[in-house]
Amino acid sequence: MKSEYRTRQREELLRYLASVPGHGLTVSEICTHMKEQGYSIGTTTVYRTLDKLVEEGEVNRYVAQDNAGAVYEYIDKSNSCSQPVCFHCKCERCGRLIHLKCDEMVHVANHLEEHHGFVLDPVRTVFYGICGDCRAALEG
Amino acid sequence: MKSEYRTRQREELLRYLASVPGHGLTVSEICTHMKEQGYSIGTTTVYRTLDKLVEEGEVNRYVAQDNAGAVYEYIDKSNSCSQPVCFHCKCERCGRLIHLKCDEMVHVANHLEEHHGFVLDPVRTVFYGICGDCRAALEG
DNA sequence: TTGCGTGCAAAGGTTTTGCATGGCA
DNA sequence: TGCCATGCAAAACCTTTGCACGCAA
Repeated sequence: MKSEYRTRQREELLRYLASVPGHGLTVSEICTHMKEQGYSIGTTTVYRTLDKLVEEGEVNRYVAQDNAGAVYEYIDKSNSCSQPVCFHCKCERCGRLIHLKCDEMVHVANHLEEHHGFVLDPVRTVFYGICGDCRAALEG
Repeated sequence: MKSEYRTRQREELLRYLASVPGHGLTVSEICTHMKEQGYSIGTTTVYRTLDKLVEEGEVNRYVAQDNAGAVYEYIDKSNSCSQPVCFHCKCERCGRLIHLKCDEMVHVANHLEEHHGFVLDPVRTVFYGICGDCRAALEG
């Protein structure tokens, strides 16, 4: 069920997501922001448009550990993991999703497979923790 | 808000979870099972008791990628991580949660902190992939 | 004009909260 | 007896679905 029409709602939604790369947004946050900007979009439309964007590979969808619902995040093609293997680190404080291109992931995957017979799925695996900015903020 | 009393509901719930180690259960599944066994427990109580068990470290809580709600899983201490750092590997095929005591995790955590400023939370981080048994079954 | 997109209302789930009752210690 | 635990009902959320209308192509 891919998108075939260009509509105002779709354009505004994609523009907003693209304006905050590396940051996941809930549907509620998106609707609130749109309303404040005077570009109100119905909640149903937001869900349906996001579904399409996920299917088209423009947006990623994650579910937070808490109960706040799913978060959607623009996939920045210029600054993101088009590489076969990369890290996804999720900050538990600010909610930011960090993409790391790093060989360490390859080491981990190799180790898991060779020593434990476990074949890692890098797309679904997310490292949880506290990012550098938040750590600095917390430590004052 | 830790548990202070021993109640029938708490005992039955914990016994059930402990009887299916390595397998996550939704609240709905738990309630259905209890009803079938003649040990009905109110949904509210299941939620509140699970919250306490999570807080006490008896049970882990995960949220699935789909919208089916959270799953709760007993932490098997005899076959699990009493060590400060350990792997949690979740098989995407059989759903088993595998605990690995392994120094590799220490390397990853150190690397993330030193090179990326990210402090890893080993408790909440889960590696997704395919376990050795399932891989053998798939290839067999 | 055609058919997808939109949005309101309503429904379906999961999870939480209020409140009176039950039960452990 | 003093609290905590329980569970019903209701509410709060998030998400999906039905349906009539709007709008891009």
